[in-house]
This record gives sequence, C-alpha cells and structure tokens, in this order.
Amino acid sequence: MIDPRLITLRVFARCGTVSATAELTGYSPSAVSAQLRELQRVLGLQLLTKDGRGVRLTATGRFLVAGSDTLIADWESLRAAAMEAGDQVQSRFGLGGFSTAAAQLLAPLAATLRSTRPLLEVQVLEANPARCFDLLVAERIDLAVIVAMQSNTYGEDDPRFEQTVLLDDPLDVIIPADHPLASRETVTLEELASEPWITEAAGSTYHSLFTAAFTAVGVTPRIAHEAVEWETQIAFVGAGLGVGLLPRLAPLHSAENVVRLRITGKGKPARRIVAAVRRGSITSPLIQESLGILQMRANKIVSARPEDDL
Amino acid sequence: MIDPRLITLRVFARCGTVSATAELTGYSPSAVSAQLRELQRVLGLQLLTKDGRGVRLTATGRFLVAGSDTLIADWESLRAAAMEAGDQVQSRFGLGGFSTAAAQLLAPLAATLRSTRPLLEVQVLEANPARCFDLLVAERIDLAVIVAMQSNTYGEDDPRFEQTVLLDDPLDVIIPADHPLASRETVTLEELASEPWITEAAGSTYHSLFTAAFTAVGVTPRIAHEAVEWETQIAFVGAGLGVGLLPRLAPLHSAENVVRLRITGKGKPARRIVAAVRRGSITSPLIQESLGILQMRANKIVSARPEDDL
DNA sequence: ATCGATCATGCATCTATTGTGCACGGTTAT
DNA sequence: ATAACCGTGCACAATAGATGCATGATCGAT
Repeated sequence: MIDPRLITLRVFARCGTVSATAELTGYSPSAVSAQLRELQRVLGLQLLTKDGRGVRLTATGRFLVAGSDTLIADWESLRAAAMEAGDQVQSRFGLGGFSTAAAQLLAPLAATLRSTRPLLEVQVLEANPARCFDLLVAERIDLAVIVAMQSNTYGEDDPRFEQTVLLDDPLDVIIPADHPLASRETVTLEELASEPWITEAAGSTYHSLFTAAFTAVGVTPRIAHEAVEWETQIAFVGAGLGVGLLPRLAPLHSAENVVRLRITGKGKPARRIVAAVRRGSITSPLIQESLGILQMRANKIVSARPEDDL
Repeated sequence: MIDPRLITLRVFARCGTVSATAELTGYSPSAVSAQLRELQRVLGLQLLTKDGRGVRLTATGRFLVAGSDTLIADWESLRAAAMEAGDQVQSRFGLGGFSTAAAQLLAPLAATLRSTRPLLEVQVLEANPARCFDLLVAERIDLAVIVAMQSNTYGEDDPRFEQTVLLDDPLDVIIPADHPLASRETVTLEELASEPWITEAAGSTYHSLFTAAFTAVGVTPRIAHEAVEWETQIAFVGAGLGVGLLPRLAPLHSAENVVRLRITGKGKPARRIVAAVRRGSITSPLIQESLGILQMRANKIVSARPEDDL
C-alpha cells in the first residue's frame, strides 16, 4: 500500500548501493535507479548525492527513511487489524530462513499452510540472517526464522522489526558409535575436552557458538577439522575423525556410526532461534498462526530427540 | 506515497457511490471500479458489498478507511517535515475555494506563488466547501479556503483535516447612492430594519448568515428580492430595489450608485473564513507560506475597505 | 600509471499495467 | 411500464515501468 519506490529507498538505505538494492528487491539496477529518480521528482526532494562511484543518501534522504519506519509499521498494523477484523488473510506469504532453521521449521510450516490454505501463495527463501532482515524491509518476505547472534539480532526497540523467541535450540554432542562414551546418555563438555573437534570454519555463523560453549566451561578445545555443512561434519564424525556439536534441530538422519548425546553440566550451550517480522504485522492472523505452528513444531523436535532419533 | 487505490477507497467512503468517486478523483467509473476490485484482490480482503443498485462498504472496509486516517496524516506529516528539513517544496500544489474566497484570496495567492516559485505547478479549483473537503481527501487539492458554517466545518479533532481561521470577514451594508443614509460612514441594522432587503435564495450558503445577523439584533427584515451572485445583488441595490449585506472581502468594483457602509452596534455580523488542509501537512513550508500570504492579503483587504473602495 | 572491476545511469525496446468508452444487466423511482 | 441511475465487464489504447546493453566515472590492484 506504501509506494514501492519508498520501499526501494528504504532498502537502499540499508545496503547503500543501487546494485545491491536491485538484487534484494528483485529489480534490475536500471529500474532501481529510475525509481529513485522518480521518487525524488514526485516529492520534489533531493534524496541522493553522488559519492565516488556510487550514490549516498542526503540528510533529507536519511530523514525521510528514518521517519518512514513508523509509517510502514502503522500500515502493517492497520493491515493486520483489518485482516483480523475481516477474518481473512493475504494472498501471498513470504518466508525466509537460514540453513537448518529453514529446512526443519520453514519447510513444514510452508507445507502446513499449503494444505490448510490452498489458495495462499507461499514462498520460501533460504537466506542468511542479515539478508533475511533486508528481505523483510524489501517486503520480499513477511516472516523470517533466524539464529540470533549479537551481530545480526536487532534491539527490542528497533522501529523496523519485531522479534519473538521461538526456542533455545540446545547443542548436542555427536561422537563416533565406537567411542568409549557412545553408550552414555549424557556427557559434559569437560569429559570431551581432550577430543579432536570438528567445527565450522572460523568466522562462520556457528563458530562463535562453538567457542562460546567452551569458554563457558573454561576449556580450550583442539580443533582438528573444519566443515561447512552439517552433513559433512556428521560424515567426519562417522569416519572417526573426531567429535562435534550439533544443534538438536539439525537432523542426524540415519547416519551410520554416529551417536547423538545430550550435554549436561554447567555448560549447556544452545542457539536461540528467533522469528522476525516487520513491526506492526505481528498481530496479523497469518503471522500468529505461523508462529504457533513454528513453536509447536520446534518444541516437538527438540523434546523428541535424541531418543527417537535414528 | 500512499497507494492511490487506498485514496480512491477513502473518497468512496465519503461519497458512497462509484460514480461520485470517479467524478471527484478524476477517473472514469470503470477505473474506480477496477481499482477497488484490485485493492481487494491485493489485500485479500472483501471491502465492498452490493447494495441495491450501488455498492456499500463492508465492516472491514469501514475499519480500513477509519484506520487509514492516521496513516495518511502520518505520511503528510513526514512529507512536510522532509520538505522543511530539505528546504524544498513539492512540484504540484492544488488550491480549492468557494466564490469570493477563491476570487479574492486564492487568485492572488496563486499569482504570488507562480512568480516566486516559477517551477511550481499551481492549480486552483473553484468548489463549494463540502466539495473542497472531498477534494482534499481525493488529493486533488492541498489547501482549501472555505466559509465556515456549522454544516460544512469539521471538528478540531477530525482525523482527516486541520483547520486554521484566516479571518472573520465582516459584513457591510450596501445601499443605493441616493439613499438618505448614503452619506453616513456607519449604520446599525436597526436603522435599516424597515428597508426592503435583497438576499440570497433561502437555503443558500449565505442566507443563514443573513438571518443570523438579524436575529442577533431581534429584527425581522423584509426580503424583497433574491439573487444568486454578489454581482446581481449589487446591481439590484444600484437600481434602487433595496439594500443588502456584502462581505467586506467581496469587491464592489466600481459599481455605480452603490455605497458600502460599515455596520456598528451590537449586531456585527461576520462570516468566518477558514483554511483547511489534510492533517499533518500543516507544517509543510509551502502550506505555511501560503497561509501567511492568505492572512496578510485578507487583513489588508478587510482593513482597507470601504474607505479605499471605489 | 594501466588495466580491470565495480557502480550508476541513459537509451531503445518491450511488456504489462491501467484508464477509457461503450454496452449491458440490475435496481429504484415515477 | 418506462426511464433514470448505478456498477461492471470487455475491447482497445495509452502510459508507466522494467529490461538489457552501452557508456562514463571511480577505485583498487598489479
């Protein structure tokens, strides 16, 4: 309902370049350029200035973008209230999420929605957390499921988003099936301190989670191997190369030679899974229903494993 | 910046029929119909129902329209602030007003703006007060100058408009030049109680002003003739057919055989001239400038006449 | 300093949206 | 019953808007 050109401007304010804006919004760079030019013309305002080989927001532009936060939120709020009052939902619904979250939570959600609301057009986009927020601003998606990290999570008071904790996804240990501890039901990180560890590449989303878990118990683990995907990591463990941490949400499938154990003791690492929506839209019936489904699904998976796993 | 289809819906909410909405917005009825249909489709909401040979807002529709008031006001407010911050003004500016107000106040304003801001596209629409408010909602005009009446003025708290009093335009008496009182500078209504009066048709905008003036002094005037335009009324007075009331803003031009006298005594009738804008836009530089010009112009005219007149 | 990469924008082209005009069906009032 | 009115569907036209490529400008690296 808000002029798409203003949305484009807001996306530009986030990413700073026309090309990136084009990529995020799904337009071509020319279209973004034309839209921004047209926006300035119709408002009679100079919003952009040349800056090197790129363009940059003017003070007026920044002012407009900042002020538009409440405008967008108000619209979302109004739309949500109208949906609720009319007992109807929108025709399109975009979901975004990262890796395991997307696979384990979003896919079932999308499937459920498709069956309960056949005429609803559901679209799922896999994207990392930062991009998810961009996609929310760009209105490509309406709901994002992300792993909360200091780097990507926004404050409670961010005027653009509203976030609700879905669950704290505990990290389990995966060890080779022939490992001495494999028959145990739970372990502590201290017991595994001297093991060779398999983790993600330093700087990746989950690596900081890994280090945080061990600094909590005062142990410095030895990193033997690095993997990018969970599947790879699991395979490494299965091959006896070491042990690793695996979020409970991540499925083991029926990997041979690998056992999942719960962690006990004072170091109980977990990653926080958060749902983010555009501010104001949280009361929308479809969002509410989706959050319920996600939460139910998440709790079921977390409480079920590892007993029922494999 | 707000989707024009929502504006169309808001206009429809005011006037109730597609045809009237089309006339007000400048679209064809088919276009309005298509816009409303499209709006419902994209929102996934049913906003209209068939009602006899017309259509009517659903509860959801009314809800949406009511809620959109603040949205529009927020946008106007933001735009005004951005204009102010950027020290720039919009490229188009629509003015609306009624009869003498339009002629005496808006025309000079438009002329001034045209000269001081050559690249600003100024448009003036003559329309009665009620229509002016419709045109404001339809965003055909941005500023309206109207004569305040209980019937057309809206409360201070109306979420759609903001109104500021420009001036109280006093009513003068016009009498034939050969009338015994013609050499006087001021008269009271009581002195003219027995004169044959010339007024507007009963039920017209100014007729109630006429009656209100006399009820205030407890006199029941004899209405001899009725005219629709000021010019006609002045001609009647010039022909010696009676006396009449003329707002000071209305020019006598250099009508032969007619004299304008100020009214003294406890019955000092006046009509209130009000400027109305969409809520939120009042702080816009262009609006502020226009209000200043209008006020100055109005005060000059009111204080100058009738001495400098003819 | 040169070359390549990146970025924004203008232009020609095409597409798709959107408005118009007319005709039709349904409803109300005379 | 007839006429007036209202809203809507359809064919057509106009306009807005997106694309892809080319261009110019800037920055970084060799």
